[in-house]
Amino acid sequence: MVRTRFAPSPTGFMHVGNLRTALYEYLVAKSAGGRFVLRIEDTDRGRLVEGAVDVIYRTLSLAGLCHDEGPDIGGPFGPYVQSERMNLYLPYAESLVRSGHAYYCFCTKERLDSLHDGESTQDSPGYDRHCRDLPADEVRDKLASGMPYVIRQKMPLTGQTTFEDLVFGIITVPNKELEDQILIKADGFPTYNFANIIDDHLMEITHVVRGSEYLSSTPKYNLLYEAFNWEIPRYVHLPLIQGRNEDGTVSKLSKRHGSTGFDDLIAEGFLPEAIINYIALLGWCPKEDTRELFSLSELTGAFSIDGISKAPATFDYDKLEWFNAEYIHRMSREEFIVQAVPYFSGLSCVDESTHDLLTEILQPRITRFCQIPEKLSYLNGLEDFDPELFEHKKSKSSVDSARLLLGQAAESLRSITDWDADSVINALTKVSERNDVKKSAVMWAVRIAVTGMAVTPGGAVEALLLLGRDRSIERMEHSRQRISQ
RNA sequence: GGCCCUAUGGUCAAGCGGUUAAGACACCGCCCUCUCAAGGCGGAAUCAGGAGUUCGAUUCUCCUUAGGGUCACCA
Repeated sequence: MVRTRFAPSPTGFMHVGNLRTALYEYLVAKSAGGRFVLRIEDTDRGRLVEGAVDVIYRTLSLAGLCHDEGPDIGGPFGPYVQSERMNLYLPYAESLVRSGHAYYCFCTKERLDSLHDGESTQDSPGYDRHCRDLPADEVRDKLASGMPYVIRQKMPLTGQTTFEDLVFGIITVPNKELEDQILIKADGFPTYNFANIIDDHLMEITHVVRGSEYLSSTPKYNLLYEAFNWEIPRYVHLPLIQGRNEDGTVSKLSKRHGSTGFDDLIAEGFLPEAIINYIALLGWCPKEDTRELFSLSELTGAFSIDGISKAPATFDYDKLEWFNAEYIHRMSREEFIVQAVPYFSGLSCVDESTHDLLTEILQPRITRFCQIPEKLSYLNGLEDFDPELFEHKKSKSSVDSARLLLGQAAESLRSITDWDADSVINALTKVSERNDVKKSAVMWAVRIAVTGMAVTPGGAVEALLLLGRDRSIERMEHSRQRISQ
């Protein structure tokens, strides 16, 4: 049974990188009929954020990544919140001390800080292993006197550690590069590095899926598994998601690259399905064909670990936008209206009777729902526009022709009894025939006159239908007068 | 800087010794057309460089270069 876990720390913010990790964890498990568990890693009490866990629940649920075990729904391996497992870690660390794989360290914060200043980190990285070989009785005394301490992992000084990653292959690191990392902090909490492997083992996680930034610390974890004589899980490291910097370079995706939080993207009008679909394809590609549109369950069916690429991928908002548009275009009329209605509220001339027409003109034209108000802003009032808008070569329209045609068009429209597409087209076509001009010249003049916008969703006819007869004619007269001096 | 990883068009990428080097986004052009979209058709654009292995390298090996990651009492 494949078991994966998503182990976010509750920061109150769900980064798309985290979300993609969750997605792949879900897919690795579900594509193999396994279980996907949620574990909250809140061992950093300094970074606790109110309500942050709810953000995680909400995001997973919106994204459709339903977990099989977790703090909210329980499961056979609980509790699923690390702070509630507090008393469980220290004994493991102490057993490591006894077996010679870890040691107490009494170094002060100040001493550690001064270490970082002395740039010459010749052989060993980070910590200088100052307390590694303290005499046993000295350790006993310090402990007895209540001196604050941390527990550090005792890394081998020679040799090398090798592990296999399912996407990156075999990786070997010299042991002397490994820092004697802290396992238990002075506040008694375990570090992520320690809690992580204890919990993964206890929760019987079979596949550890995470970003490739953890690649270089994986040997340290393996040394821990070995010290405990525990089975080492399979590793699936994911290529990083990068963002494009202003100067054209790329780096690990972060806030300065724009909206990188799931909530931000939602607020900007991206659909959860589109976001999931896009990030699934950032670093993964289906084997069978060139399809790109996948629902979550289709992804589950198509997913395989060997489709994951090693090279980092750059987040591309254009492509996300395209996915979003695809999802919008494929909606049923009913779905579209449900999503669009909230954006109709600030618009005049819109009621249920216009929903079908609005869907028709909007659905192929928006890539995000929040674009609706600006696209239809003319409904709320005719702005003073540049008369030059009447000039349009391709439509054979000009200020002069508009001046001539608008009066007649208004006149013709005024006599319509049933204000519908057919009669409007009919009336305007007659105007063009009577004056022996292209239909587009009339249409252009009318559309500009009633909307004041160079570009509108739908054409003159749709604008007229939305505005209604009275308002349309009123606007046409108004616009005609503006160009009649 | 040490260590680790990566390298096919601007971006996501297929390819896993022999291909006219797929496809998608973006871009450009044409068609359709009452504007703009949508849709259809077409175009430009990629194997970082150098050695080797091989009958033959985008594909395997090494070096160089470039980029990224990591070096916390954060996760």
